Amino acid sequence: MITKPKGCHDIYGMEARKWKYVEQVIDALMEKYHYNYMRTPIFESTELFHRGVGESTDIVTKETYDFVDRGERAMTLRPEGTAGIVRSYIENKMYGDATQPVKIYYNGTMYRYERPQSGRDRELTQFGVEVLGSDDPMVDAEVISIAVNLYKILGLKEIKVNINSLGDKESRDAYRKALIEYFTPHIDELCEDCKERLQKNPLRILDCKVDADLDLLKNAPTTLDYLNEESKNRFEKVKEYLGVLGIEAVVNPKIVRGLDYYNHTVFEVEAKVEGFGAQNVLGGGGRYNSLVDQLGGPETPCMGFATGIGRIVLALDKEEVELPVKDQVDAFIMYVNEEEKLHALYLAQELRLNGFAIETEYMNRGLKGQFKQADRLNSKYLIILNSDDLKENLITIKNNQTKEEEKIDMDYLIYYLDEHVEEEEALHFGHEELHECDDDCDCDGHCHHHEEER
RNA sequence: GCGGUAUUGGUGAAGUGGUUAACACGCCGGAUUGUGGCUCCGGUAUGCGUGGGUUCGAUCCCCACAUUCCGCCCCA
Repeated sequence: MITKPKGCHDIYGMEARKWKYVEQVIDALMEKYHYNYMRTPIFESTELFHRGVGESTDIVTKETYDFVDRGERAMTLRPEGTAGIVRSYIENKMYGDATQPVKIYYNGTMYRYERPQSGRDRELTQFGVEVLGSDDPMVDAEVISIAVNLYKILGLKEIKVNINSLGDKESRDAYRKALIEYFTPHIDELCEDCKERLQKNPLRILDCKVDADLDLLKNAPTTLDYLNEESKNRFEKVKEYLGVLGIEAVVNPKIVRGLDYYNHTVFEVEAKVEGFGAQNVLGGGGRYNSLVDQLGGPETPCMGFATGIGRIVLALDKEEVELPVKDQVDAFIMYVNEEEKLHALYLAQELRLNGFAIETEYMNRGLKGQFKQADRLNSKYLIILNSDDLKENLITIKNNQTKEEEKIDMDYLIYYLDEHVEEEEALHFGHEELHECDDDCDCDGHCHHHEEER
């Protein structure tokens, strides 16, 4: 038997419906924030990721899906969304667009050559946003709020927002230097991995699992200690704006993100869910003001974030959130003989094209079996065809909940269903879902979060 | 890249180096000759992940590989 590639998954059935629902919410939400949907290639030149990510981490050397195509070009399946977007931004000269900043969102599969574990696959689907061209701290707050609002709208309760500031390049370099100076005299107290990190990526020592309890780590200098005045003020603004949006963000100096191109605001949203495993970060992002020019474009301040759809669905499952996804049909058309089957075939098309979800029999089951099948498919109505009745243009329609049935004229069927089948509610999200108001709070967009601000 | 874990039907699973691999659910059919969801009866595995090996003989023992789940490194 041919099996699926390691770390990949087939998503089908109810799980697929949940994915689709999450993605529908994303599309609707992005419509409101007015971010533009963008699709970029699933593979790019290997060089794009090398230059974008930098050579300092393991990512480039051992965790991408690289291949050489038939034209002997070095290609890489995209491991994340930002690089492709930025490449396109530069290539299409979007920095010249009249409507600045450029606000983009994407949703697609990413590929990482890693050993699979809980919440981490080789193929994953990520939704992300990028705002290119504005350095306003309001953008930082808005991007973070998109993440938070998405999780809230979907129904996640236990989420925690961690933010930090790495400062500008000057602050960042100063901090890195300070960390190395701080740890070097104590190198023998660190674990083997951290000894290596000290030179390669000292910020990572801060969230080492082995050394986490060491006083040495707890007392280590934080990024915040090394922010220059300008960076500090900027960070204060971001926090102020988040407050206005009613978002509780915990300043966590351990949030450093892995890549060099981040500066200023970085954030992660965690799911505080029981049994979520080691990969409990739902999504994260930050500001990357140096990436565009690093990839050959003009200096452009940018802010973005990305989140894994699979992890969201997993978190929703763990929290036992009931999603409005149901697998049901409006009517099941039953028949037994060939003559009735012809009517069933035609009628099914007629009703479907008039907007009803219709199932019918394809397995040559007996009438009894068809009843069972209709139940399994959660059919609201049963349409039972009978040769004798058909001669008089009559059909039997039975409500599968009340069990009431009646014979009606075939020509009346569409009107009958129109009257009896309820419309699906359109996707919407009111602000009551975004704010945690009391039951008797009749706030009109000004609930206690806002009150406290004033 | 490193370490641990598991792999029996559509599903949940029991089991043994030796004729026909429990049991349950599901599914199909019948009792009920075109109106069901209860009940009763009957049927339902390309044979135990793949490939080698040990053995007179392996689903059960050994090896390799694949995949699963979990952890480390890394985390975009």
